[in-house]
Amino acid sequence: LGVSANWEYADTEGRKGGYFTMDAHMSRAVTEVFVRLYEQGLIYRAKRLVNWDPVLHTVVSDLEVDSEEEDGRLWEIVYPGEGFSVTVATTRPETMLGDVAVAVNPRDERYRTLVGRKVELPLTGRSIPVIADDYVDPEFGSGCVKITPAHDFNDYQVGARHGLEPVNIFTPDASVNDNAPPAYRGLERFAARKTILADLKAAGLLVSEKAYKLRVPRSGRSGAVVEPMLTDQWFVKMESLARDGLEAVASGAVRFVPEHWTATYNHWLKNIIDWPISRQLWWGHQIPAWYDDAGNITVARSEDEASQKAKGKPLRRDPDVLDTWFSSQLVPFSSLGWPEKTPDLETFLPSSVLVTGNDIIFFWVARMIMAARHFTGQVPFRDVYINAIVRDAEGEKMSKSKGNTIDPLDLIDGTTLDALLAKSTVGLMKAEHKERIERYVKSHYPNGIPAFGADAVRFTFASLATFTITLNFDLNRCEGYRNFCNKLWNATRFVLMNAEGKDCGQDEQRPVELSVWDRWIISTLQRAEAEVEAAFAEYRFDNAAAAIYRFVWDEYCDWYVEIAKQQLADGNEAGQRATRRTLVRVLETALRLAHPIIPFITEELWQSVAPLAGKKGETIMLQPYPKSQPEKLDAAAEREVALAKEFVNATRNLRSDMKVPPKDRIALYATGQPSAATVSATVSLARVAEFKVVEELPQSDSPVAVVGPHRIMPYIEVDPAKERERLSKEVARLNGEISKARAQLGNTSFVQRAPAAVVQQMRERVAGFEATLAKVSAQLERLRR
RNA sequence: GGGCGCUUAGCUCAGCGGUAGAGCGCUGCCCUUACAAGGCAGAUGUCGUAGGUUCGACCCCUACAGCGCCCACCA
Repeated sequence: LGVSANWEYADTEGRKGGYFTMDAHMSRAVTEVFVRLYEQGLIYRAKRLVNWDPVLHTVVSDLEVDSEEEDGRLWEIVYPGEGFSVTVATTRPETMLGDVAVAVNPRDERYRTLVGRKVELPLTGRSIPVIADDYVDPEFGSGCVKITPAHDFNDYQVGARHGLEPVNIFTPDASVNDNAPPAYRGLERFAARKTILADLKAAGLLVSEKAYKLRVPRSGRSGAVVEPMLTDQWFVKMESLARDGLEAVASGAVRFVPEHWTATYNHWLKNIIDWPISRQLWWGHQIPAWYDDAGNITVARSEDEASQKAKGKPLRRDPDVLDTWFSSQLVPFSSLGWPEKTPDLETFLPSSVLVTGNDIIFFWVARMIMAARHFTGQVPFRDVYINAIVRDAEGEKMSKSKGNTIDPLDLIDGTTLDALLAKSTVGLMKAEHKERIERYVKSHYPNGIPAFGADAVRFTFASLATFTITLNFDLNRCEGYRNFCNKLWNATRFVLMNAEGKDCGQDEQRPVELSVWDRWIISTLQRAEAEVEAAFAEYRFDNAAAAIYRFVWDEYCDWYVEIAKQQLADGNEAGQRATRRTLVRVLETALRLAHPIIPFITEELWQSVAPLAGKKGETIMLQPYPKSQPEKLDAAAEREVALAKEFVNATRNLRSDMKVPPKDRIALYATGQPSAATVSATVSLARVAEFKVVEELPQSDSPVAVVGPHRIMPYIEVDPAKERERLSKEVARLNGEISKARAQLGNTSFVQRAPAAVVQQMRERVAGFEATLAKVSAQLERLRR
């Protein structure tokens, strides 16, 4: 796609800012950060309830857990007491083995007398108390909740409030452990569930079972259902860091683009909890903490340092590694040499912009901001540009299992249906998806994908880069922008054909006579440059692309090149020189203007065009970016050309309406004093053989159109009836516009309250329509006679 | 339950208080030596629904409907 990286920095040895996560210099920064945070009291080790992945045998953070709604069941179980019993509801009956209480709401009259009494925990022989806690919603179910502090986050809180010791009933595999009755030990949790339900049923304690939708937390890595478990882990205390992170954005030091992502960022940081950073994996940065036999903790930068601190006591290093995001959050400065004060750090921190997706605002963006502020006192970057998520043509999220992903390389190089089918169904986790995927691919890419080229793909995504959250990918737009790239290519071919080996006006000594059209395209170029600059400044790549597209195609190709053909054919020497100079200079500038979005083609073309425009340089990449020069704006030329274009359009319009074959040249009468630019443009672009300026249009049935102060009449034989019909339609249209505008002006509140300029504009509008109507009506009258 | 966003031409998307736009698709005429992946001309929209504010609303406000995403502890 033409990503322009500084490849010198690809050196992963770390001297130049490139990095691989496990490089020595990166590891050193990670250790340094860990030690400092520990010394500052911002890293601590504690036994807490965490999200446990029983497949990978590691803790994962909240962000690594995905909760999806799934079909589950809700069971009601009776816990008998003496002279009473309570019914609790649960989606996870196996956890009852770890229950330590039954909770009711303190204001719930039904159970007030039971609080403090005991119930028997079925199947275990244990008895547990009935407690009162506000957490319980008396409206839900029976209003009684079983409390399992070791395997439920809410219950953990409740248990803590009531001084109840959690009972952990699972091994790291999530099989039942020895804290449970022998009958269940060693059973995997879902097997245990089955057995327990059967036993409860046998004991008559199972009241009901019904289908129930619930959100199941799954580990993002393994897909395993996460088990809340009490384990010893390392945590980062987030409160102060988060406060600082909020401040960085609130103060404007870091800016989200589009701005609405700020709300997402703020919401997370305001509700942040401490971050468990240790992972029970064997690949990653090892935690720089050591334990002596008594379990005392020593945190140090190295084994030697630890040994010194521990005064030679035998030490064992913590086998855990750090969450991958722990090192990633340091990248903005660790990759630049931190903790040393390097020139790179000085130069590139903060960087100007981070371009990323909204899915890692929490994982990465927020943490980079907090870490950079904490350790360098700086923000890591000033702007965070969040791009849209690209979805498939049906608006579905792209995913391998759906087979609706698009490989950018297939758009660039093209591919066949067979290749696409093979690619999207290879290595499928679920074979049954194959048929569906094949159907999808066949319906959307019956002929595979044509090759669009890297530039067209890049231009397409720029054009689609609006401030929306998602965008549906459409192959057709790719096609349109590929056509634009071709247009640019072909226009350049034309210019080269006419300019190479010829005098392109680079010698300032020789006379150059700029026509109105030359001055107009130069002026229009200034406007395009300003538009593009403004668009880039606000990250509106779609607007930048559109401005370039319109200038190149709609103005330069459609009008200027066409006019230039005539100027080259008919002009005097100074005029031809001016035309070539303008053709070449404007094109050269347009190529530079388009280069960031169309890198390859513009480079290729620029190599040939630049010398003709007197530009020297090895590559377009190192040329200055075009900047609008207001002194080259030419309002007079713009006005004149605007009228000339209208003239041409009106003439073409009449030709088309009258079904004049394109190759027929016609005679055209015009009133008023059309400018030379108008006459020449009309002659060449509307294929007029004879352009006659007259006081009054000839008495004829030929069609008439009104262009500003002019009336024009191509000399065409027409069927008067058809022409009457055409003119009547025009009269009706004008009358409609006039009555709409008059109604506005007849409204006294409008005239009194609307800005004077708007009212004035409306008056001119009416006057314009009326003048046109008068002329058109006159012709219609004539035809009726 | 909270938050964010979206709803404009057949499709993908701009626009935004003062005459509805682009690309693709569609219709007609053209192989006019830069380009048929092109040229010229053209058709197509009660701008999600209902209220409100305003001289004026696609645009601002409110409610509703539909769609999407994020966050959240309801057993």
